Amino acid sequence: MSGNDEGLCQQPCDHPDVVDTVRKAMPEEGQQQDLAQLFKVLGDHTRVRILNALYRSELCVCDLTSILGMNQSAISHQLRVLRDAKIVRSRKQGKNVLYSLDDCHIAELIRIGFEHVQEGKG
Amino acid sequence: MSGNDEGLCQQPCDHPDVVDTVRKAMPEEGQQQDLAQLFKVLGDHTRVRILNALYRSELCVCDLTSILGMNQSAISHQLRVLRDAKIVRSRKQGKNVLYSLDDCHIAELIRIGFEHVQEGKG
DNA sequence: CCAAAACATGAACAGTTGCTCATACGATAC
DNA sequence: GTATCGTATGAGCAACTGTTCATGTTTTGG
Repeated sequence: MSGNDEGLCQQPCDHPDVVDTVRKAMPEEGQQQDLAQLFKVLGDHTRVRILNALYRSELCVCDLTSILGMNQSAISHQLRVLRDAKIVRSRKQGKNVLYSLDDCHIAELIRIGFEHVQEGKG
Repeated sequence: MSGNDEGLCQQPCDHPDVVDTVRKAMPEEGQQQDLAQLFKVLGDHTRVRILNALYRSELCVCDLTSILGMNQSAISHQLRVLRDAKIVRSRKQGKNVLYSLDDCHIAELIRIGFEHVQEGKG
C-alpha cells in the first residue's frame, strides 16, 4: 500500500504511530494539486496587483494597463491565467472587455494574506 | 508622479475617473510584493503537502520524508523555503528537528483555498 | 576517539514562467 | 468597404524553480 523507499526514523522522534495517522488524514492528491495551483496563480506580483485593482472595481484591460503602468500584452496574458484559474470573470461591452473578481473566496484569501504579511513586519 | 507610457482608453469604458480612484486606493508596492511572495511559497505541490501534514501534527524531517514518499534532501530544501517565509517553525530535539506551522493564518488560507477548489469542481 | 543517524546545503540540470515583440481578431465609426 | 481602437495570442528569450547528487554539520552511542 505504501511506496516509499526512504525509511522511517529508526529511532522515532516521539511519534510511534502519529506518522501513520497523519498519512491517512492527508487530503487527496488531486485536491492538493489544485490547491497548490490556486496559490501558484495568486503568487505573482503582477497578478496580485491586478486582483487588488479588481477588488475595488470592475475594469477593462486598458484601465489595468494604465493603473499598473505595464504593457497591454503582459496584462492580457496574466488575465488569461487568472481566467483559466477561475479567479476573474469577464464580459464584453462594445470594444472593451470588463474584468471582475469571480469568487468571493479570492477576496478573503487576499485579505487574510495581507494580515499575515503585515503582522510579519512587526 | 505617474510613469506609464501606455495611454488610457481614448474612449473610456464607462469609468471616467474610477481609474484614478483605484490607482490611489492600491496598496503599497512592498506589501503587494510580500503578498505575492507568500502565495508563491504556498503555490507548490510538495509544500502544500508538507503543510497539510504539519496541520495535523508536529513532525520531524524523516516523518515528512516517509509521509510524502520523497527524498530527504528535497524535503529539507522545501522546509527551508517555508521557514524563510515564516510559514513553519522548527525546534531541535536530540538528533531530530521538529517542524510545525508557525502562524494560524496559514491554516486559514489553506482552509479557504480548499473551499474554493472544491466548489470549482461542482 | 570513531561510526552512524538526522538534517542541512551547494551545485547542476531540466522544466517552467513572465515579459516583449509582432501579429491577429472583433467591434465600432466613417 | 476601410481605418482604428481594444484585446487576444503565439513565438522567443531570460530568469526562476524544484529535484537529485554529493557532501558537510551536529548529535547520539559505543
